[in-house]
Amino acid sequence: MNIRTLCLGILHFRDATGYEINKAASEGSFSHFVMASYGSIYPTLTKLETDGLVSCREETEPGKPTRKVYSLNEEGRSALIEALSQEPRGDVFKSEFLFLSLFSNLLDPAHISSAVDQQIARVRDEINHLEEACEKCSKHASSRFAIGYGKAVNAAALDYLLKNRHRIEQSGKRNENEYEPPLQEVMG
Amino acid sequence: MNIRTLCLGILHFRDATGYEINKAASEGSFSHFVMASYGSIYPTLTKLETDGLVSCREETEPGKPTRKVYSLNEEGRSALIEALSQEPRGDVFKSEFLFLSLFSNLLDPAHISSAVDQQIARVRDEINHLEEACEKCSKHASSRFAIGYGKAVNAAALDYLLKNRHRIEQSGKRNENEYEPPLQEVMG
DNA sequence: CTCGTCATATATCGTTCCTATATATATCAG
DNA sequence: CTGATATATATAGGAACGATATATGACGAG
Repeated sequence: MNIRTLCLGILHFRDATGYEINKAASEGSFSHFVMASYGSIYPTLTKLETDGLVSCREETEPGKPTRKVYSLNEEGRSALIEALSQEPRGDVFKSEFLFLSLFSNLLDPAHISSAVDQQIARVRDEINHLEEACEKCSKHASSRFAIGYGKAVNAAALDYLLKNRHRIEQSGKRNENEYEPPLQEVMG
Repeated sequence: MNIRTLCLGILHFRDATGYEINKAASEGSFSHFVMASYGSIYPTLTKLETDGLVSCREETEPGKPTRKVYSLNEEGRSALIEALSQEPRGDVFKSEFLFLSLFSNLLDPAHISSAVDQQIARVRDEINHLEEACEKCSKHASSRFAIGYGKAVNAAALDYLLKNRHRIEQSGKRNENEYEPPLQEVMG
């Protein structure tokens, strides 16, 4: 999903500045399943305005930098619905942690343990964050559905990490892991 | 994680061509937590060779296109270990499906149902794929750990989808969902 | 027997998007 | 008063994706 649709989607819920869109995408409850950064958001908003899908008003309060507040117009709303009517593509999941785990027998055991600890901490943070978000969205069924999905998935990840971390930490049993698989086995 | 490290990592397990690296990254068991495409793999392999981290031999079989088979050398192995020694960043999860689900009250119910069906199908495919991969990697503890993580997470997602799909399908009870939340609630 | 399709294999163009940084102001803590 | 944090806009530079072009062999459908 492109940043264009993301911006339209966020602006559907409320008028917002580029800064606020970035916050929604990287800290808010959107952040669990989207990604965006200033480098894409600001140019996209400019483009969206020249394309006539959003309008922009400048709010100038004395002594403060000018805020450019964008709002979705009817054309933008249509464009959003059209974009959402495409078949969604499959989820994207990338994990440096799991990639690293493949090479656990090459690395310092302390580094592996630390990586696992941090992974667990991140998953716990995510769950807490989702918990909070859930309370704030109590009235919006769709948000609760998306947040619930995140909670279910992260709870499973946490459980798995706690129960299986020993399998890459291998507490001194290095030899079991010396077998190096040919790529067929690793490739499927 | 950059494509450079990904290539080094895959070449650690076995010598491979660009084509095979792409396969490993987009169909093999690596595919559950990495992403790569030809547009990044081929230039990266060329760069890796000029940087002296991999060596390349051309295998020319008569009547077939030349294969460029890359293999990791000692310098490449060191570079891999150094890259893996950095603290891994948090996982990246992007879901067009969950984004779409936020707007379920704007969209054709049939489209939502179809999207859910397809999401369920994709998750089931993923689980089957991981199941197969697991059997092939039976001797490699680290691979089994990473695959197990994927299975746990996808199983949770499947379970959630089956039990909660009605919450965005809302079978005729449109009114419950007409409340439109201010962005604060959606942003957390 | 030929035609289309799929698997193997390399390569690159154009576009999208991320990372990092620069700039500016206000506030709050130490 | 100094540094950190939050608000807010903007862009340069590079990384990576998505799509496509090219070429060959194999294999089944018609």
